[in-house]
Amino acid sequence: MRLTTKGRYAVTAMLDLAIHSDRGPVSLAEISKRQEISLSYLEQLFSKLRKAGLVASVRGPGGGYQLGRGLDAIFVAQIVDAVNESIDATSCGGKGNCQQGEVCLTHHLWSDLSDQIHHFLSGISLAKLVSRHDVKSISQRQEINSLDDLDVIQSSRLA
Amino acid sequence: MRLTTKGRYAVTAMLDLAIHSDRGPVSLAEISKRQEISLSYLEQLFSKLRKAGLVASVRGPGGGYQLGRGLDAIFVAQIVDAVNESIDATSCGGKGNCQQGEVCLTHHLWSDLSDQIHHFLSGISLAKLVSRHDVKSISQRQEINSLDDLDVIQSSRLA
DNA sequence: TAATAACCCACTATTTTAGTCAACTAAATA
DNA sequence: TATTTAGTTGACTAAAATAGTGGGTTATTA
Repeated sequence: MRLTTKGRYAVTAMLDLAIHSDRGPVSLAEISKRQEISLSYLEQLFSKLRKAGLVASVRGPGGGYQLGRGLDAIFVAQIVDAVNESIDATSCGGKGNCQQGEVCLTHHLWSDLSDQIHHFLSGISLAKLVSRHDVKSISQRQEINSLDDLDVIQSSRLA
Repeated sequence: MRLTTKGRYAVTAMLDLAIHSDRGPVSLAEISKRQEISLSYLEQLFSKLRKAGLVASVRGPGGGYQLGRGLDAIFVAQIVDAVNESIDATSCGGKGNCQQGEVCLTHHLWSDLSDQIHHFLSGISLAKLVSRHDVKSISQRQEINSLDDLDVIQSSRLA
């Protein structure tokens, strides 16, 4: 599980797509303008997102991209994974040169941690992000400042 | 919140330090050998960890590094933050060229998400990692599937 | 004082991220 | 059918982050 600006770009673009997908396919040119991400870089990202089945493409005039499935079936972890090729298995994989098993243990520990983060991000759907988008635009009127406030609002909405 | 191999190196090294700190200071040379991380790279990382107060150094023969505070007062998020200089505030910070406020909204959404991940990693202490080292991965037995489950488990452990 | 290990700095190599450019294919419409 | 739109692909480049080198200095202890 890697978490860099690349993943942020992808999540942002997917979110933009989700928000604007009510009126047919969304072209990368639109997303590029709105989110200020270079068109060619978006092409690279969406090529991977498409291969992962997260988006579907429509060619020709009026074409663009659509979500590959429902808002509530696309999760942040999937988006991040799609653009970040999976992390390499690291050093001691099958070499067996671990001293007293310690190297392998710490390695496993990290991968456990990585799994936990993955689990966590697997619990956040695009739908949840979009609904938070709504909440946020409301919050600007209501003067909500802390994350805790947001959580309260969000969980009450999801319930 | 960035999450790359750099942070993994730091967490792994801190964990190695934690495990071996019962017999006085641990030298970077030892950690370098055990974890197969270059000594000079470790020096760079520990320079930052020291400035963050996560470790304390002892110079001279027999010297090395010790944990800056108790196992249960050092959290993964702190380690990752210490070595990854904080993410830049990104594009639309004060430029005001956001169209209908949308660009800023997605930016805020991402930073919220980033906060959530941060919050999550703030709940995992070195003590927890070390005990997991002993117990060999508790999560695999508990079958954690949803975010809610994770939250419940985590908060009950902290209580 | 000699050995040890942290500390510090400038430098290099590699990889990843981000972006550019150009040619091509498929679909829609005039 | 010709043209336009927009995805598709690949090769290439620039910049940044990651990872590692090398050489020195300072503090401490034996």
